[in-house]
Amino acid sequence: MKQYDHLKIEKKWQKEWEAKKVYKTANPGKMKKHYVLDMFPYPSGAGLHVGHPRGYIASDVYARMKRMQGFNVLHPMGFDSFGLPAEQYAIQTKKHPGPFTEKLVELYKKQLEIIGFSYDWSREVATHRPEYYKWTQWIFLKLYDAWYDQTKDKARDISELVKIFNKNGNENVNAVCDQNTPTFSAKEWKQMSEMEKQNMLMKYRLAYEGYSEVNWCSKLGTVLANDEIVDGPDGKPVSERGGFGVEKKSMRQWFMRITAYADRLLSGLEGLDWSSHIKEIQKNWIGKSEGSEISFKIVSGDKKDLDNPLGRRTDLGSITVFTTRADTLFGVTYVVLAPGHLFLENIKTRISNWKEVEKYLDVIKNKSEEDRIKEGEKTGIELKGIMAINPANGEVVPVWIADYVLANYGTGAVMAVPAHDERDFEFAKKYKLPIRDVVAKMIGEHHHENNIRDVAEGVIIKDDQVLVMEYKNQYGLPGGGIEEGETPEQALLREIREEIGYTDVEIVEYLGQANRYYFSDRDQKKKVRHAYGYVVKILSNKKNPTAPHEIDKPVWLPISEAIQKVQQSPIYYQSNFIDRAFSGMGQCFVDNGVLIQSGQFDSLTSEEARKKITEFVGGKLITKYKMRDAIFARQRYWGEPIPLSTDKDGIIHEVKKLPLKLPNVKSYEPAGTGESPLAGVKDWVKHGYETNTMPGWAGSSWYFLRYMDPKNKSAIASKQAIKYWKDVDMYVGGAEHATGHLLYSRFWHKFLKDIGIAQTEEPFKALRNQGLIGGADGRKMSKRWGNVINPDEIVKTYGADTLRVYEAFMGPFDQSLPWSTESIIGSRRFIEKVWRMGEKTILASHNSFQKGPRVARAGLSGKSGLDQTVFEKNSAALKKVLHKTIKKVTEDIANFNFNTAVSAMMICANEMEKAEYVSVEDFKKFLQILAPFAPHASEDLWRELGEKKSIHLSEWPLYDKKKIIDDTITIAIQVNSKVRAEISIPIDMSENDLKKLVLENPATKQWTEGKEIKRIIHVKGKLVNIVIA
RNA sequence: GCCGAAGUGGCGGAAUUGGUAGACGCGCACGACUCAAAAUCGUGUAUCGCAAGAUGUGAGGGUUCGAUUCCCUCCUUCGGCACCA
Repeated sequence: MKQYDHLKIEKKWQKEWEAKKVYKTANPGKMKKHYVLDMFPYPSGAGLHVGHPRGYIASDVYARMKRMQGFNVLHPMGFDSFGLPAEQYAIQTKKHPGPFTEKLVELYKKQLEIIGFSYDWSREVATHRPEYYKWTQWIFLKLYDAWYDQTKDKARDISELVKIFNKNGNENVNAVCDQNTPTFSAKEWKQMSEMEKQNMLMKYRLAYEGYSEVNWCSKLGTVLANDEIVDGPDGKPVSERGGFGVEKKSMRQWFMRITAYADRLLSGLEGLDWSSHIKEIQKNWIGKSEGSEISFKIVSGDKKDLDNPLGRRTDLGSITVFTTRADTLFGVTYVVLAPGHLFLENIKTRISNWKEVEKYLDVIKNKSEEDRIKEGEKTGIELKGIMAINPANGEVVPVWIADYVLANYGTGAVMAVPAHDERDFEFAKKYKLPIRDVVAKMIGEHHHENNIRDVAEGVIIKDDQVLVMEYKNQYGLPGGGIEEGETPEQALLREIREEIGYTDVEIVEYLGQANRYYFSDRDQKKKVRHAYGYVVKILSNKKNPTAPHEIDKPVWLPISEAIQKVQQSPIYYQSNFIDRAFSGMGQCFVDNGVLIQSGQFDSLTSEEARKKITEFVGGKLITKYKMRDAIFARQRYWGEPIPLSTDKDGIIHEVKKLPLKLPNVKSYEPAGTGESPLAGVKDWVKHGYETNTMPGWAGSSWYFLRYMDPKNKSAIASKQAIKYWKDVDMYVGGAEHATGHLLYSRFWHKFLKDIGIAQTEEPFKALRNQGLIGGADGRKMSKRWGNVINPDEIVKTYGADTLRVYEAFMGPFDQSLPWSTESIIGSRRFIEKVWRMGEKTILASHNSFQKGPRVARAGLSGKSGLDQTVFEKNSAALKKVLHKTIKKVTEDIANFNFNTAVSAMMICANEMEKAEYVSVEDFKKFLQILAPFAPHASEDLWRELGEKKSIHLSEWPLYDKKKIIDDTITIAIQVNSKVRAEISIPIDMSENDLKKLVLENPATKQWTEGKEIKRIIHVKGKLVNIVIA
């Protein structure tokens, strides 16, 4: 018998597959296409660890099955080879990162090749190669030459925009552009200088130049990424390298107007077969919110002349706020501007406390945003001398500046409604600003007219204990309805006297008013119930002799327990009162509800009111996104040059001849001015070339298109190739790219579709994310912890097949798992088991020629002389297992449930081993479903069994529906839901027969003897449950 | 703080339109083969209990004849977001 020598076998077949071009993909093919893609790796010096191939193994198994199922499978691999580590290497060694990167690519390829992936290596791409980045640059220029037409909802060429400007100016242009784009006429446009025109167009281009804040470290002379910054000893940010101070600095950058695609990026998610988790992350990242823009008039004046007639105030213009809760407009008690709001400049002189305001703004400036958030405390200052007018009710409210309002979201100003917004609420509490309820919680129940009364509730305190009323396991505050002619205080005291008996009590604090909505049965109208809360102290134990309340039981509880119980009560205002009594905070009601104290809008729901109130005050409904335009520039050497040059007049020109290659430089160090090393290259600067390079995500945002036709010299890929391959059917990679690569790729793909290159709206139809593999110690696999396992070693010791089977078997694909050096042996044993069976089958198949080829058999137990009937029987039972396994494996691979697929094959192998005979035909089918997982061993056995063509080009076995039907099944007998016995019955037994059989069963009788049978529950094919008294 | 996912033997995990919890694998124990070892094969392996049986899927409660699965509260871990009005 041939030994299972994995080293020899794997090498042999890898060579053969390469020589016979088994995995070469036809372009285009006649068969249906299927595109299976891995996220291509960044080739780092550290090489691969066993975590990396997990996704590649999964996609390879999947691709192999699809190929055997008759699809023309595109399964390529390449390298995302621009990046920081190679640049660092260059700085250290003063050598060009190019050859170094190529060496790493070779190393990676070798590491991947020994695992036996079915990549078509003839399609390899690497983003750092000029023949590749030529097209990255080409796409950049297309983006530079494009603007977004919102009416047509697509990108258009900038020349068309220029035509429109020449004809009509920009008044009727519905484009995504800079917020501060002025309106101009055709005449004005024509009068602009070339420079002015350029600046104006820059406000429209999808790739545009602008400024942004960066983390600048003057000691290092570089810009730092957020993750290169750590907290210094005094809490201030310092560089991770060297611990030098870091400051914010405004720097010239290139941007991508990804916000133009916000809506399409959001709506496109719907049809994608991605995990809901990733979709959710992208959704949050895009952050769509629909709201209103509402203007508040600003006038001179102060709190003290609130009662003065409006006519005596000076009109100072207006500020616009953005809100998603226009329904709460009547609850506005102040207006807040972000520090640095442009309006401030205009009204400086009107602000009577300007000195203090300036001081405050100074303090804010010196604090980083992260610090402020960390401190958690909101700060602000009132602008004295000016007031805002609420457009809904003409009320005059103060204007504040506060750091909790962001300058770069919405309009940089908000209307504050402390009763219905957490942040405003917190701020109002701190600065003692008024809080006004304008939305009441709606409850579903109908109530009788006489029940809709205002109520008074008391938080009654005695010696650190609180009195609550218990009723049917629910707890609430003591109190009750206010009778006619009573004040809330009187009502509360009366209720306490009547319900609990205390007479010597004192109201010590008013907790405010809360409101709730009810439906009246009688007139079908919504009505508000007002609730008034108080803190009540018990002065002595003096009691009214009247008996306590009959249903509700008064209970004294420690404060924390009382709070907890009351918070769980369904009555919102009670929990609010108890919160207010003890934390001073209370809750604010942020949900939608029904309007109160809102004039003619009372009784409308929040949803209805938003639109109506916005219209009433002349505001406009508007959609906003959290997502910002993406920075598209790095001040580094090792990236794609941006193919633009600026002449001495400051006019930007496109570089016509692509690729614009990276120049050779003497030093790879940053220039020290914050510019890239390219700024130090005389020849480069002489041409006026852009010194920024593209960010890491440029090359990876379209590589999946290049694989379709990787050698094409005249286009990204030929039209024909893109028409055939269209999009990626199955994309496999890490979830960490959710808001980076996966979003940017979708953006570029949509743009490429707009300009007629890509054929589909979305690039990746299905996406599967692999979990990480950690070290055996539970930590992240890294050199630092010394827990790195290298796949080369595993392949050497156990074989690639074992590695593949093990990584598939470890656990659910999307789950993170620790590597186990012990468990892998199980996968090796499984392959060895199959190998031994294979060797026996081969032997038997040779021997069987005397008996005729159709009944080729394998006597695995070594026994012989069994007659034909036994053979048939064993074969049928085994066939059932085999066909069930084929079904399961086929489905599991399609669903990426590789662990259970391997498990099913193990079960099948165990059964085959136990069986007296396995037909060669059946064993071959087993080999075929194993082939995606263990491509080498299965190929070897397949050929030994006489096949001439590779197993990987064979036809995927289909399961026979008839063969997997069981004729008898096992039914559990339960008595009171406890399993007491099992019986085997024919599958087609009637329910009545089964019930009869069950009741006659001795085990059943033992448990039901003398008991009344209440019910018999029959779950078809599963169990019979007898319910007894 | 908010949003999302998860929590099952000594370990990785299986089972969810609510229906026999622990498949498969690792580890461990015993046995067969062997002079012996390795390999292989067989048997056993949630907990308590001699057994009958009882208990058991992070904790507590609920719905149900029946809950790992559905609902509520809480705890822990991981991921995302970071005052987005």
